[in-house]
Amino acid sequence: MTSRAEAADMPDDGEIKTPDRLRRRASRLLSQMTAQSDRLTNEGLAQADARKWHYAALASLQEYGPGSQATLSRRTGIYRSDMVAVLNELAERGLVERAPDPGDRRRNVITITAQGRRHLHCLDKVLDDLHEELLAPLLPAERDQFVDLLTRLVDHHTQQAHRAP
Amino acid sequence: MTSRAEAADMPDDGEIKTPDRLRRRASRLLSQMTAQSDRLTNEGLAQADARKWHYAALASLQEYGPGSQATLSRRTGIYRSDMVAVLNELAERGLVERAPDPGDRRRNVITITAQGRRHLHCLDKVLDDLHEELLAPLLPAERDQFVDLLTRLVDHHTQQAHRAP
DNA sequence: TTACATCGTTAGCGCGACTAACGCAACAAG
DNA sequence: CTTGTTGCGTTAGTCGCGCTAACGATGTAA
Repeated sequence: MTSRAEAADMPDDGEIKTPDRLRRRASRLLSQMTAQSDRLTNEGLAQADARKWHYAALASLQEYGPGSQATLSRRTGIYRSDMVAVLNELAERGLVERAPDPGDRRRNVITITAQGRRHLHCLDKVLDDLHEELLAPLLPAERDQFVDLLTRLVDHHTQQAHRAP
Repeated sequence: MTSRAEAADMPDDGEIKTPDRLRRRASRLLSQMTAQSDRLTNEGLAQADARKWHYAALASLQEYGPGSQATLSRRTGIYRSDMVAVLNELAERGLVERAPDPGDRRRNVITITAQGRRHLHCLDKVLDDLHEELLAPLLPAERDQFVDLLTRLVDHHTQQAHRAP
């Protein structure tokens, strides 16, 4: 019989007693934080007529150079099947060029255009602001460490996943 | 004033300003990490015939006592509309009891059963293991700090969100 | 009474992660 | 040359989560 809090009528959260295994679970915290992060990101990118995937594709093109759709897919983590639509949208806007690879007729070679680079630069600014807003409550040193810890976690788990198949 | 690269027209960046900005963005890292976390969590909970929402509902019931569906909804962050199905599934399994509130005929009072408490205890063990697996690459001190930083971030943003409407 | 707020419930949208399956092209082995 | 395997682009569809809209029934306040 847990007879501590009756709360039969109006519990109405005012002060929480911190028994807290709901609030300190990494999985839950990550979900909540990512929900917020995604919301902000989508909001910001929507004002630039873009989505997260657009940014990932463009950035990977600029950093690692042109490549086939499958290559882009591996670089960004976007699935091959979803890449199609992303590149359609980017090509429609003239941010990217899709040309058949003469050396391998199965492939398309995707290249970022000048307009694409301009757009990417704009998106970068948006995301920089968002990054700051996201980590606002942390001190500069803490932000770095947070990013560092997260990077190590992600690296570890993606390595792990890549070793499985 | 950021006087590094002006980039009024052509944002050159050969190797001056091109770290992996794809890999160090908090939003992207969070997405990837949460994807992995969610995958593991769902996998683990599936083996106990449960989902994340089931755990959240049960844990909140045990920690804060019985309450109406709307109360549970506010405590867990699960939407009222989704709570229905969650409680249906929990009630089907006999983990929870749903009874009309005699004091307010709009409400249902949700109570966790003995079996529900047992099940919750089991889920807790599963999630503890997962928590450890998730943070495996970090040292104990780092894990604490990671959770701490995350908690502060989440708190800040949920406060922010609660002040908006 | 009128007006508004809250509750449980149903239905549906959008998005991100993921699978299945197709047809085509490349390539290596027999 | 055929045959099997592998990789490619594409289409379609699944599933879960977060979220909105609307309903009828009930409670509360003007």
